[in-house]
Amino acid sequence: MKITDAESLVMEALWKKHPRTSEDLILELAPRETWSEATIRTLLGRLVKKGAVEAKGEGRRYLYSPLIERSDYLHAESESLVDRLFGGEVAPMVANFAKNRRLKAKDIKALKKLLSELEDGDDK
Amino acid sequence: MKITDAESLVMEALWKKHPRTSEDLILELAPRETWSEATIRTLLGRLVKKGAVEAKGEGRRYLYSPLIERSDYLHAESESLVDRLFGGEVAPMVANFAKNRRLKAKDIKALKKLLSELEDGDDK
DNA sequence: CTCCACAATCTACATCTGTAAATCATGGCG
DNA sequence: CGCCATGATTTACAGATGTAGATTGTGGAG
Repeated sequence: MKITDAESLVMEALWKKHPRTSEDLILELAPRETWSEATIRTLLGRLVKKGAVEAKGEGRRYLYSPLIERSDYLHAESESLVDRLFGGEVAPMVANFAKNRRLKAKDIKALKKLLSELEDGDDK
Repeated sequence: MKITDAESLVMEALWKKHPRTSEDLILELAPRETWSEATIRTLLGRLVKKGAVEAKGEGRRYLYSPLIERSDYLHAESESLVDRLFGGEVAPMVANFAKNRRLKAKDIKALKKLLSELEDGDDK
């Protein structure tokens, strides 16, 4: 189930807070993304149709909630990138960030911490 | 300049080896991607038009070469992902991989090595 | 010189996306 | 009770994308 760029902005809003009405979503998204109400309603409709969002009837309006976890979405997207571009290897991808100076001292520190936790950690 | 999924497969083939003729590309890509010759020629044409590939005339056939660096492409794609989904922070993205068991001992080792090299390394 | 095989280019077309206007339905106000 | 505001749904439509058939142009075989 593919979530498009525009749709993902709606999902993010729903992950941040839910359930919410379309009106509520519109209040947040319309100005920020310069979208019309109709656009947001269309996106919501498409997301419901593809099973990514649930519309629970509350009177004649609905309350919308995400049906997929943000973490699953992150996982799938990341996975896809690393598979497509880095032969499924995480290290080369991080190396790529490093090469492009996207890793600052702060990041390196955070990563080292993360890695040491992983070592004496949960895994296996 | 946006390179689509289908186009990126042609780019990958060109990054692997270039310059090459369309025939050569077709030999490699048509079976693997189950594409017709025409499809590959269309993709090549679009890539040339958008300046991602150069077609250097050699008689009446061309020799095709990539005009953009694979490393730049990787960089842009990775950047876009981490910006869109992880607030521009690399560490959380790696953590996400970790959480999903995509980091095996091997990866962790590679990453630690990478990080220590970075520390006493080149940077600044 | 002429004709053709083949590369290149053009055209085609269904689907997907982004964006939004038009229409439908109904719960609540008067 | 009937009408309407408002949320939902349908329809619209241009541009992007995946995929490929139709057309063109020309270097080289004969």
